Amino acid sequence: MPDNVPRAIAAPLLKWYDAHARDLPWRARPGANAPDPYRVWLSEVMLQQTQVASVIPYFEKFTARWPSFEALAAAEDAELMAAWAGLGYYARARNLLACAREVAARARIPETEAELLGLPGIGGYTAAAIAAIAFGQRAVVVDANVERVVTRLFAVTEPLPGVRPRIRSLTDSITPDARAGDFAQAMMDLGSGICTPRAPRCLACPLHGQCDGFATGAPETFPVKAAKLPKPQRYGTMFWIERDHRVLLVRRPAKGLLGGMRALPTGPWGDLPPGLAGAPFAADWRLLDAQVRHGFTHFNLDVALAAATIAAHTDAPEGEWWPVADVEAAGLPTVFAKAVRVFGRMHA
DNA sequence: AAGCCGGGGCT
DNA sequence: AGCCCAGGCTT
Repeated sequence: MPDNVPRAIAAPLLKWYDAHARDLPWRARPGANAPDPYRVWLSEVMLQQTQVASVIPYFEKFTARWPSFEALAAAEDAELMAAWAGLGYYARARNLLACAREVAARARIPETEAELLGLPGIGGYTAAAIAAIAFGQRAVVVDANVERVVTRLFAVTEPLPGVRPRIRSLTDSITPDARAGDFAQAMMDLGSGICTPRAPRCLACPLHGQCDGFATGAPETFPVKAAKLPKPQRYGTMFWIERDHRVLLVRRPAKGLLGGMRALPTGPWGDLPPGLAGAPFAADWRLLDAQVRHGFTHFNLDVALAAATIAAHTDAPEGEWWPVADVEAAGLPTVFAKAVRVFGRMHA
């Protein structure tokens, strides 16, 4: 079927959504007024490449502590980064704060897709989602769920990412003028609960009678994706430096991997285990008989662990001396939190 | 256009 | 043990 022939998708999908919508904390209650744009924006940024179940506790924590753009704009960088710790993609947290401050300075968040697109951390998907969900505008909202649903509906055989322009055109062809926000969220709920990646539950889907992918008998083969390269293996060492029941934490550079986050000191990471080569200073290091393994987006990391206790008067690199008993409150990214647990077990 | 950027859930 | 995810920014 050519792209310019509309299908009756929106009406049955919205009917299904009215009966089966997920009850999520950033959504307005059924029958209520439009949702709070602050909550829509915050949830959309947290949900970038992050699943709903992971976001919910962070969303509750953030909205309780910072209930508005103004409140968030007044937060300090360090406390916001610590609150974001564990959620990943830390550039989102830096952009979140920059965006809140810009919105607070303008006294309100813009309502058009084009204006939203100019704010930090808001790209094409998020601008469309906020315009549709918070402000009821017709916008073509394409995320990974929509890509999966649409490539199945139309049995799109061309591979991602090259086929994205056509997916957008197909999504445009089924997006209604009214209730565009509900339509977008309905597509996401469908993609999350019915039109799932591995084993879609087609017989529970309100659209299976109109789905070319269902008709092929193998809907799970869509979307077609380009082959992925294997992740390289890299190695590093983390250093636990204790002085007077406190441990040395440093701040990672603002940009790059885990940028702007508190961390344990590390040497450079490379293709071979560096041992103590990158130690921050000479000391009586104890190499622990343990390793920490962690997967990042584009490489896997094996970390060796080294510990030293130094006397109270000893000079050491710049950083924060954090109470060992309270180190879990430092807001460390997960790879460092893993290492801290191992140090705590083997150092005690 | 391609690479960089986390972490956890699911199968 | 992979695959996946309510993507955006930088180069």
